[in-house]
Amino acid sequence: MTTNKADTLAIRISRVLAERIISGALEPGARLRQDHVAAEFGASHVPVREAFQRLEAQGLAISEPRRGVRVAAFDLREVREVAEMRAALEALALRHAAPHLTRAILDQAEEATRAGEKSPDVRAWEEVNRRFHRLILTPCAMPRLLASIDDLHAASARFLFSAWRAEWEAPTEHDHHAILAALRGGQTEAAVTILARHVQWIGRRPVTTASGATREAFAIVG
Amino acid sequence: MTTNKADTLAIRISRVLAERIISGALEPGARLRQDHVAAEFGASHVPVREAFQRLEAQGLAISEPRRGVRVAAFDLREVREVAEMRAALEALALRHAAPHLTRAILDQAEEATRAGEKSPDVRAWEEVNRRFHRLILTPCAMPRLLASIDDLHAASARFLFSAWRAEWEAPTEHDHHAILAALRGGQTEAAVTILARHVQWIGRRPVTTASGATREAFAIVG
DNA sequence: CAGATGAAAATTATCTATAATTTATGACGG
DNA sequence: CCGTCATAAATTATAGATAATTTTCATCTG
Repeated sequence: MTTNKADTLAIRISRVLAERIISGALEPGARLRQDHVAAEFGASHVPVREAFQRLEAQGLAISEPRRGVRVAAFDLREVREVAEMRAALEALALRHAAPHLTRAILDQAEEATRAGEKSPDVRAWEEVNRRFHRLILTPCAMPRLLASIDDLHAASARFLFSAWRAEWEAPTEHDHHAILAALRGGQTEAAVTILARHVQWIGRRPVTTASGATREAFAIVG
Repeated sequence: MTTNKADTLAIRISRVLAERIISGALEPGARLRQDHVAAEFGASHVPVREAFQRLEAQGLAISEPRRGVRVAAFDLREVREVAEMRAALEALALRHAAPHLTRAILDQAEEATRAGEKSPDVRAWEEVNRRFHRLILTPCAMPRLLASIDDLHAASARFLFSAWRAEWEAPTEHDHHAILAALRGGQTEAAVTILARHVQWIGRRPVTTASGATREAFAIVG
């Protein structure tokens, strides 16, 4: 998420806004007003509009023509939808990536998994978790597929952060280890099956909200 | 594809350009120059830029920052990628749609299939084919999934039109009939299996190119 | 003389500033 | 209390200015 000088202003703005939406700093349904954002970044509103469009393409915002753009709401249904799409697409990607996975890649993935088990907060965990998935999927060499998966990951992360706002304990990555073991043993379909189930896994977990009340929350753990 | 007056100018421009890219009027790799397009539409270049961004989100164009935007190239690899993504996502959609399919919907789908078998050209066929798929998938009520599938259909259509530029004979829709029969019989998984195979089916077919030479072409028939 | 190098010109994308529509808001009159 | 009109705010579009890139062409080197 480094601000590359080569990137266009619109891209940089969209990255910052995406960051805020995913982290929850911008709440679902919040209006995104181009003039305000433009003023904040010391820019004009044209690049801001373009940034908004990018967010919309990622599914992080929705725009109603002539009525402005708002941070996309996400209910449980949306979360499940994203999880199922991820399961379907990541399974496909893994099938194609498997033949090209080297020992070195699997070792890196193993390392990422261990890092995940030691993550101090959700934020850090999400990062290494994404790295794990990217490592084992990228060799499929299907750019469009990988881009779609990335967008879905962002949507997942958004939910993840909203669920574990305060308390956090690093999980033990049973599934990640099992996936890597299967891949090492050349059992691609077994790995695919675990991955699909893993991504779709929606665990119930009691979580304390910002207001202090305890409620039931759902979370993707993958 | 009616030009809705309520839509923003950028949206209307993007629709026209998408049409041209899909139909092949704009060839892969062709540069899209904002000033030229703006002049053609009698508009300024800002809405044109936004239109370009929409095309990029759909995968119909690619933009390199400060270097302009080009019509996305598509080779056989890309076609296969799109086909496999469609297979994975349409299978998912059908699984969720199946419980909500009514007899009325299936009858409409049957009608679309028959219309497909009588289509005079690729263009007409593509339209009813899309209608068939939309009819049986929409009841899944997963907006994000359906939007992704729509984009993939556009990419498929693009290839379809490039393959059958001249000659065309309406195919007999074995698969469509089989899918509907399975759905009528409540055999959802059977329908899903056929659909996934159907979408991925890539048939070889000799096709005469614009230059007159005969070459081998591949086509998605679904 | 062929090819490479580098600077100037033209082209193109990007951004800012300003104007024109459209939508939302609140007051007034029926 | 409801509908209409005026005002305010925000989005959408235009035109002009800036910055980057590509092209051209002349010059230098081998």
